[in-house]
Amino acid sequence: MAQRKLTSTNTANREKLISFCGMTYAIDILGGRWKLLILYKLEGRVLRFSELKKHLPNITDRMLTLHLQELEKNGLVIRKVFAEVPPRVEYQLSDSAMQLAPIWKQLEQWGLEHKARLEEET
Amino acid sequence: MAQRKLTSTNTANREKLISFCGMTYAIDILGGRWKLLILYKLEGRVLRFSELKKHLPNITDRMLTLHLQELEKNGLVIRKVFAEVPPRVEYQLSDSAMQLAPIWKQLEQWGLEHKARLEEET
DNA sequence: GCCATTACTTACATTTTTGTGTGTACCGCA
DNA sequence: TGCGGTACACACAAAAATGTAAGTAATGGC
Repeated sequence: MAQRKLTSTNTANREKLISFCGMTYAIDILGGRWKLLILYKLEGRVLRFSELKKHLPNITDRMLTLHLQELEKNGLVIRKVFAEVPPRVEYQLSDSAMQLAPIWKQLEQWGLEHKARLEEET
Repeated sequence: MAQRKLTSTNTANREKLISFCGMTYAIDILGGRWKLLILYKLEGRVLRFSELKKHLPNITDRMLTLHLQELEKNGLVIRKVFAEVPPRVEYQLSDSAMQLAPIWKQLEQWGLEHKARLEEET
């Protein structure tokens, strides 16, 4: 997310894993506390920074900024800046991100079921 | 993963997110550098600790132990201990984890495609 | 008695992620 | 002239994840 020391084993391992398979790569660019949630909220609509922020519970400006930048860098969201004052910036999903939508829906469904199963067992 | 200070905003936010939707819950129990990879390696077979370790590049004993414990706690892997010396412990996927398999396969596929798309654009 | 084996555990160090607080540029409006 | 609004940036602090190195228990074989 922030800067990485290039000498760290930590980073080296991550890099190895990313090239290792598509799944690890996907986890890398979708991981983190907010990324999937941001994508989820952007599904089927265009939102500006402040709107997105309202949709996400307890996120800070900084976190939203950082995650949006990474998502943009990884080709998952499209950022449009309008030359207005006060500034207006709109975010929307890329085609690639839209293709991901059915997968995160299944994941969500699985999550709900799995959670229910666990709670049942007690 | 390790111990958490119960007073932290960080933890509070995570907890809020987990109950927020199935997807965030899923991310929470499947996130981390190695979890999905471990599940992936366990698909369709039973492996003991040392075997699993051989299948995972650069993982340390500690990381494997910690992640396996969390996976077990969250009902994703089943741990079987044999009363032998030297010890033998076998790991396998739970039913719930098996239901997740098609999803991680799609995720892997998407990861590969997305990566290819990005590299194409340059 | 000594060593190898296995699946860990513990203490500690480092790296990475997340949060907090403050500042800024621009303009229109009162 | 001062204020509000927007989408950030920056410096710093805290928390969480990961890595490293060293043990440990029990037992069979030498």
